[in-house]
Amino acid sequence: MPTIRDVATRAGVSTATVSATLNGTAFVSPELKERVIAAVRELGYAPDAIARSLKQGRTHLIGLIVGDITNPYFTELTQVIEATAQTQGYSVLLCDTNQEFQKEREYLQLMRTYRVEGLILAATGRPDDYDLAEMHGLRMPVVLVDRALPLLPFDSVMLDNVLAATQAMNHILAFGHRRIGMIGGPRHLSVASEREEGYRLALQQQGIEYDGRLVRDGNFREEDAFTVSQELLSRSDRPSALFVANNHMLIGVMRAIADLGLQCPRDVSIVSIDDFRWANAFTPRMTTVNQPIPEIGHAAIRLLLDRLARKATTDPVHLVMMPTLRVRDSCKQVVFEPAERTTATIASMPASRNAFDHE
Amino acid sequence: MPTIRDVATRAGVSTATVSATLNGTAFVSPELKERVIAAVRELGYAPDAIARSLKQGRTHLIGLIVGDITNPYFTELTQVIEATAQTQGYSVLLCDTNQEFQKEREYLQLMRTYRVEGLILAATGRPDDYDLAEMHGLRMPVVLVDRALPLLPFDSVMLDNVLAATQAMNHILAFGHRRIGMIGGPRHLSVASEREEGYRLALQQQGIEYDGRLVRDGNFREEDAFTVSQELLSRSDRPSALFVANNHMLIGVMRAIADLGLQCPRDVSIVSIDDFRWANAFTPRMTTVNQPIPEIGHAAIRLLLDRLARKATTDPVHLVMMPTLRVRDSCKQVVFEPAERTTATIASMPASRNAFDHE
DNA sequence: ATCGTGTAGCTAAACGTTAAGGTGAGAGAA
DNA sequence: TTCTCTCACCTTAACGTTTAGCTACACGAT
Repeated sequence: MPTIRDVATRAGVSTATVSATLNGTAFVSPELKERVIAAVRELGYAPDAIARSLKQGRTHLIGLIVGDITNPYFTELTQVIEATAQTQGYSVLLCDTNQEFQKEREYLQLMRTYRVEGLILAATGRPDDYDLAEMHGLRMPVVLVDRALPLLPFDSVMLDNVLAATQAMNHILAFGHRRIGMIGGPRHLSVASEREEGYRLALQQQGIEYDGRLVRDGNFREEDAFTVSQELLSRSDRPSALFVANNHMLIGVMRAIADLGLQCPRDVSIVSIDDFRWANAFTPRMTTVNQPIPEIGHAAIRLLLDRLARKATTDPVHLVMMPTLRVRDSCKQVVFEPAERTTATIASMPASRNAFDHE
Repeated sequence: MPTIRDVATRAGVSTATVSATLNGTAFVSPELKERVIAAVRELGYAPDAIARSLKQGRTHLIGLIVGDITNPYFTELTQVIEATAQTQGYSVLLCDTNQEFQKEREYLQLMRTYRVEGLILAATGRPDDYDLAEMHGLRMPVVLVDRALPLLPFDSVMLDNVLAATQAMNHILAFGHRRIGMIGGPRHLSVASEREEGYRLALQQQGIEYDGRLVRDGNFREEDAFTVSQELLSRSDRPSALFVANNHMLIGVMRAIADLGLQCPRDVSIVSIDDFRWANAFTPRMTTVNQPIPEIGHAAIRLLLDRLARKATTDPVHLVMMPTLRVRDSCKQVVFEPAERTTATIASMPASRNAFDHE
């Protein structure tokens, strides 16, 4: 590997001159400049970011820790974060914790070791897993995405999960459903508990009593959701509609429906949170609540870079993004239950929501 | 940030002793060891990988360049590569080229600058885009995944695409279909051309004449596939089955089918390459050809680490992985065409293929 | 001629590690 | 006692950059 020294000797100049011409940090006469460029090309020299980082104390690296990159939400988030970071001159070091908190801790340590300048974290632990001192020991700005950690003084950007759930529920309710099941996630995750809160709230606003037997923990996972929804749907008094709290669980639910010989939306209406490419190709096309992933990603990067720029430690800012319902075909009018109010409510929902499809 | 010096002075030892106890590279008396550990804890010291890399000339970083991390194939590949690399003590620097060759070039340069030790590359350019000298200038081992670049002397691991396509086609043919359309990818990509070759081969073996009007370029993209398949399926003499060459295009195809008021498999049978989580939750459950992604990822890492270990430049090795057909419900017996041979052929296919589902 | 001034390019120190080699104290043998 | 050997620990020189500060040359003013 040629070094800057090699370039310097070949061009007959000092290393300082090479550095100056390469970085444009000082005036260099056209003649020398040319010689340097030539030497660089001839030797195939490429600067060593490691050495530069050591000297400058900046790595131009940001860390991204997600729980499961296989989840389209995180996949798309990763994509926009990587792309945006790159336009700002940062590269990203990606870690997938496989939803294991222990791994997350190791990765946090790793990020520190690699002198990542800042961190975007989708935390997988429960809130009390995190030790303030330990997190502070990272000595770098952190922005939380998707999952809140209220005890930690970090910036955050996440969906208005309560609203997302009520949007979904209101849509179902508008079709006259009264017995509505929920397939939720692990309650220690803010996303999960907030979505359940939205479920309760929507029910309550319609004066429908909350029935704990109708809400099951699908653990945000396909297999658990499969088991749990199969059980829920094979009861004689099965719910006429299901609110599914994330995309992976939707797969399990749809499989369970097929396995039981049921059909959606004929036998059970479905609305889930998290839109994803395939939702629109299903039969029926799935009605979902979409998260503005590009905005979330941009915001996360912007918050991080802001902290990086002005070192001052201002109070953490919490961004809450708006969900949008994407009405498709997985919900239909309930038949065997009274449905008084429904037509009016349906009419009040703008049809243009569909415009978000096929983007 | 505390440095090793700070730890040394606080523990009353030299930096060498700190380094030795932290890395276990030399014997240190229990007493000093303890003092060092204490000092590290008290100061919250974490080693600086940058400085270490500079000194040792090793970064423990590997680069991964993919065209579109949003594609489940790459997503899953990324996941296993990241996980496997981590177990071998490597972290991964992820870059998404958004299928733009220009970006890929920039990223290659970036990888070199960051002194990544090796590179796993899913190339997006056409074969003649790559300059041997330029690629050699990277001065690091490269292993190609998914897409071949025959002119470059790099290790590679990819699917037997011809076989994958013939598996898909044989399945369709076994159901008696004779007019079979293909939605393919950009022909300059090896994956795409090989899959088309498999399509031709299967047809030929059944003595069916190749009809160019039945094969369309969906560019491996949802939207293009939508357009192209919509057109293909709205002809009066539309094919009774479609072979779809990748997962993203399947979405477009399914949307087109729904848009035209058709049904799968009643009106058109479908088999696609690339299995993915959702395939199994569709109505109908989609029959696909699966790639052994974990094996591909492991092999790629192993090849890379092998090269890293023994510096000797042996001849490139090319690994070809076996696809497996996952028979589900998106294909049915053709009704309006003669179908002599079919029953026998169906019987010859092991039913146990289904065992791969729900893994 | 002398001095001052500006500036292109150079010299060398520093960033935080690691590791080769050196030092010196203690133990055992003569 | 003295020599030798061992070995725990230290000193110090790198690794490839950047950059502060220096040098020396040229030019204009006096």
